[in-house]
Amino acid sequence: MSMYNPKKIESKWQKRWTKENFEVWHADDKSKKRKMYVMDMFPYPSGEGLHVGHVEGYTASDIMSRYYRMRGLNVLHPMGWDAFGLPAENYAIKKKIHPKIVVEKNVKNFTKQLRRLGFGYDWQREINTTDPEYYRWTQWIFLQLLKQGLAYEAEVPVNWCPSCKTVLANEEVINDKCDRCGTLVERKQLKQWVLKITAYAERLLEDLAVLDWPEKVKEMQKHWIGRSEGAELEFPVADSNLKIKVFTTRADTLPGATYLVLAPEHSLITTLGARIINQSSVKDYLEKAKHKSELERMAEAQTKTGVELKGITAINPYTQKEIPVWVSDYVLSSYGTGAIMSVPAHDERDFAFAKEFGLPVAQVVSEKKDQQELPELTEAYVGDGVMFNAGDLNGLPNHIAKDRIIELVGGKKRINYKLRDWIFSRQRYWGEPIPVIKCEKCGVVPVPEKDLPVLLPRVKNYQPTGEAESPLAAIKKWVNVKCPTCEGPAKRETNTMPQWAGSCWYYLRYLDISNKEEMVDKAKEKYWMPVDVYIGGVEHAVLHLLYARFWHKVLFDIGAVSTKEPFQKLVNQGLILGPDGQKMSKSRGNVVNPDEMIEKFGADSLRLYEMFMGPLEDAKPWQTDGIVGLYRFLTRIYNLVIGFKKAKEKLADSDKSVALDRLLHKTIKKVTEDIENFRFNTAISAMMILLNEMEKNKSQLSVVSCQLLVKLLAPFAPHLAQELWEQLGNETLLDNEVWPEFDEKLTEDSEVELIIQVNGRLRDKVLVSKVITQKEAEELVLEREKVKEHLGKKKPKKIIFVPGRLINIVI
RNA sequence: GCCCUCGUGGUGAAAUUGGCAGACACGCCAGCUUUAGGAGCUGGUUCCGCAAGGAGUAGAGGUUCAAAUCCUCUCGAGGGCACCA
Repeated sequence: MSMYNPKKIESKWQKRWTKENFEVWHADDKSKKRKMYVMDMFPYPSGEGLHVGHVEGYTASDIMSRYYRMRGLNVLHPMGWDAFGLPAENYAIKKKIHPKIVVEKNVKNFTKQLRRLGFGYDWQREINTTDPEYYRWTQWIFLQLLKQGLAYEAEVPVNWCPSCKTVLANEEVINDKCDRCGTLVERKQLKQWVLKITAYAERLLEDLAVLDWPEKVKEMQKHWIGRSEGAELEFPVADSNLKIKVFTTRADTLPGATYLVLAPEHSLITTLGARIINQSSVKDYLEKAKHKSELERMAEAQTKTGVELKGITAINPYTQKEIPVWVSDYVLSSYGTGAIMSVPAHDERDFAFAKEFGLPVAQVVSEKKDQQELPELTEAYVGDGVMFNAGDLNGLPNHIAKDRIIELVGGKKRINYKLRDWIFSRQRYWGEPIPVIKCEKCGVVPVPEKDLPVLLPRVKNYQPTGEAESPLAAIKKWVNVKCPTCEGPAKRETNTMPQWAGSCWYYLRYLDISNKEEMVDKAKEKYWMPVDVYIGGVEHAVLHLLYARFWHKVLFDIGAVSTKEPFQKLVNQGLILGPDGQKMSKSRGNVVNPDEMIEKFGADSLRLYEMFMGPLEDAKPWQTDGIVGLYRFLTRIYNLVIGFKKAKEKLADSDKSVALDRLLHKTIKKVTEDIENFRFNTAISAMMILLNEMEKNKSQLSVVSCQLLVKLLAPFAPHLAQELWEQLGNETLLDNEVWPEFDEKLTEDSEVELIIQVNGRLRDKVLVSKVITQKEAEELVLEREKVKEHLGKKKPKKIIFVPGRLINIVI
């Protein structure tokens, strides 16, 4: 008997499913059918090649798209390359090959790997973010942001990675380390392009409600946006008409504000400089704070530092008391007003600061109601309570006092967000040039849209300079241009865009990849958007997914797209851990190579195993032993179908088993529902159960049952399914076949096993009609030997009956 | 420190969402098959017990006729945020 030979079968079908002219996977833009847009997070084509983690997500989306195609939907399932940015560039530097060549080579390798896995992409829509015809539109979107006042240049404190030699976005800094290379970031003050994502904070938060996303991701975005409601209050500076504005969420504690603290960068320190008595020690402190490394700041998180601005006092607008003003770097210049009112009694940080410097602590909110005197606080009391030591407000619940106080002192209610604007310049070569020209006379001039794309010039030296400029600055020919407005001498912006730029809108370009007039054709956009299913890792929860939503909303506002949100449903595949249960990494030596697995077991086995491992969203350890089971499963299907084909001549087609027929319909139902709910592991186990039964009843198989099994298998193991389909005498492609329907009646058994419990414990089981009534069941059950045994002489107190399932006799 | 998620056999996991715990698979054990191949087939496999039976879903308590599932606390793992006033 011939053996299941995945290598032979898979290469046979992969040759037919050619990238160039395989029309079945090509989505039709003019179809009248219902559309289904299934998209993966596209990879950056690293030199490492495809990872088993890629295989997991990509298999899931491949199953979805093959399934929906068989359901008669017009499926769009594209693939592309996120090839700009640090990963590609760092790799190029390491290997001393130009990034462009590296990317081309890696794309070729990735393509080969994806094809070996049998993924059914619409290759006619392949995109590459480094293609000038692609990034022309990335630059175009930047110009729209500029036009809308959403892109601006500013001198801002930035995170600088000394190893990658570039500025990083807030989102790229994890625990004060560079997300890419793990180096501790430095703080620098640099002139940068910044995108005003904060203008969209409220909408980015609000619209999370309409998204069908994992709660975890929504929660992370919510926290990252960090909305907090509070008030802005003004403290007059004594002997001056200046005022210090503070932001607080606890205006109710204003009576307990015993001093103010300014951030080191606060403008008032310079404005009032002359009045400061201890100028030299203040200067010292500011200087230290400026040069403090992130490491020192982290170490100091517990013990607070600061210095008093002697000679300057402010008036607490509620108590009218004169209070001191301090400077400390625990106050952030970039949040709120850069100044706070300090209430040591009701804020942990303020408490620590007051203890450090012996400043007064005044408790004004008390947990208990009728207290005459309060014991000395050993820690800040941050809970709710009633007002105390607060004049007219005494005895009032603090949340009511809050609004009163804001009104009384003329404060303004305000909402603040933790979200910061997106620092958009990178001092690196391998990115989209920012399409801006700087003219001595005209200032910042956008490159006219007709001159796009601004091509990234080929250079010999693409290593980062380590300065505030990218390597592009060295190319005089490219940098020096005529100003588009006045024709005078001008220079190009030499910074490039961050790696996230290209992925902010790629889902739109898949819809219309060769359009030279527009980013995307309106009709096509309207037909395909939004993306129905988006599958990728959770690591992009606050990076790519937030940025892309932001750009999409801007595009919506200027009428370029028709939906509020880009990705309707998001599914996160969980990490595949190494066999040791640890995250896969080269240094641990626990990386599993998908190529090796394909070599040994075939792509179908690998696909199936990764889907069978466990729930898609869960992190789960790789076990090479486990893939053997799926290989065996496929072998058995192969043997069953081929064996059936050989025996068919001798068998009559009519001797079908009713039980098998029922199981078949149950399985169709289970697999169908499981695919739609991304429960691939249980879908596969249902097919295994079916196969076990079919093997036991070989003599009762029919062509129809074999064909149904093959169709169910098709989205999961497309090569083997197609091969067996052909072996069964079909010339068609399974992609064009219709997904099997199930007969609801056949999925329901007329008889069920009734569980018999006494006092909640399982004592017996009995096969009964599904529609048995409580009365019938009681009569039947009370006559059973086992039940009588357990009842003894006692009478049932109560009988619980769950129709078609269970009966519980309580005694 | 704060927030979120999760703890089920030797392993990956399943459990119609409050109704038979451990489906399906890996591994292991026994047997069969001249069988040297990560082969196939049959049976067994949560724990204690010869059995009847009992115990059992990290631990303790609670709600319920009934809890892996709901509630409270404790412990443990993973992830996110981290001076955001």
